[in-house]
Amino acid sequence: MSNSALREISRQAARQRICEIAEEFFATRGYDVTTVQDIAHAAGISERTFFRYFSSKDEVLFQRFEVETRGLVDAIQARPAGEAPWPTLQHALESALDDLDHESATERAALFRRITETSPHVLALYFARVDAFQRELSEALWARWIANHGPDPDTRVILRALVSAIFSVLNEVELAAQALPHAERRRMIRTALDAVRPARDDIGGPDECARRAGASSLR
Amino acid sequence: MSNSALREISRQAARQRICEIAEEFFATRGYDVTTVQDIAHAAGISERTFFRYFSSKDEVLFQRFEVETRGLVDAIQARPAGEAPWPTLQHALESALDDLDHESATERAALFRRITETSPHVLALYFARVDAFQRELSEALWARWIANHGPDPDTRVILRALVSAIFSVLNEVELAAQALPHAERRRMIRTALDAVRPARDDIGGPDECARRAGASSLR
DNA sequence: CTCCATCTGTCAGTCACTGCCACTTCTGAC
DNA sequence: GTCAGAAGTGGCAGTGACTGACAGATGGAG
Repeated sequence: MSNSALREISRQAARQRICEIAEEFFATRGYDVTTVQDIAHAAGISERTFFRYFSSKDEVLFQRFEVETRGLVDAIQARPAGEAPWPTLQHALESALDDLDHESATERAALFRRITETSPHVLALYFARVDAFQRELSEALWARWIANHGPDPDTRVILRALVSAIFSVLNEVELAAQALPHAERRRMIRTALDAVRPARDDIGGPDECARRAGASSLR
Repeated sequence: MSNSALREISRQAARQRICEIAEEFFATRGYDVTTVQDIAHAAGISERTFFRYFSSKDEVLFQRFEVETRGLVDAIQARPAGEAPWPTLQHALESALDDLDHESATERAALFRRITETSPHVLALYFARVDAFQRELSEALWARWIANHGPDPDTRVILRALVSAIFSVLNEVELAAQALPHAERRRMIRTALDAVRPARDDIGGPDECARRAGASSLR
């Protein structure tokens, strides 16, 4: 075990501890009124040292609310090679959606929403992260497309738009239907995704006109 | 002429002047290194007074790069009542797209892009504005939908996703095809929009399966 | 002229964040 | 064990965005 690896572990542990302390402050007092000094003092470190672990106060916040990019990208790459982009995304999303519902993620999401409502710049940073996340996904989809059809810039744009549409659906349902039961939210998501699905077979999946009579394959 | 109206005019003139001075600084020296003090001093006012005209340095920047919400919303409302959301958006976009190409907006967009590349928080704020803008558009579309079909929450989500997809296309083409001629960019936009168009007749417009053989109606 | 509202500058202060320096600690080489 | 060097930490001063409080200027209404 190299000692640089050991250092890295203890560094991560320290970050984790600082995060937990910070989240406690954010939840009880609010994000804006919590100063870096508060967090540092509670963690028993100096303000200067805090900034050696996190480049900004925002980073502490987003550390706890990071979107799990890796998992979804892996799920996309694990799909069969010939599959069209839309069903690929749809299947890759299934497990992610389950996690989103069941975990204690709901409570944490509520805190995050409260914060974004009172401090717009946090919301703005969130949008930036979502964009980067979506870009990564669409690049993964495009890589698959290239393997099958060659590098077609037009399709790249189309894929980016699809990813954008899908996450717009998820986000909108999340916002508009907070109070509704999970089953109803799932139904809304299913309905909306089905309506947004592109007509072209090579992107939206096979059997386009026949599909309109049947049900979605999501869940 | 009431004197409060007069005051408002002179206030707007002052804002305008400050903006121009600020943009000059941003263009020549850069956004981050330009301090509020620089701008205020060049404008012949105190730093404190600057903050009475603009709530932040960011606001000065965005004053000059504001997305023109009103025009597009009006264009949407001007479309015939029975029209499906997709063609409505498509037609409303046409004039806006022309403005985007022809005007000296290109040069200003380049400056803005330069700024967003070096200061990520400006990019983040931009995303937040784009989201608000898209939300406004989709609300306008939904209002039209309600008038024809009644308030259907599912469709609201779908419309939000459509708007998101369309602007994703515009943005992606803008970014990926900066060097390409306008005609080519238009072609990419047309192709991508056509591929993203939803299959359902009541949203995507009439004659879905037949349309796939013909050309798009955009331009 | 005077009263009033509004506009403005000054000043002090908060907070996020950075650079610099000194001190400790921990590690590896000998 | 010792010593040189690397890495972690705190203190401190400083910058820049932004705010609140106060006081003087301005400019029309009575």
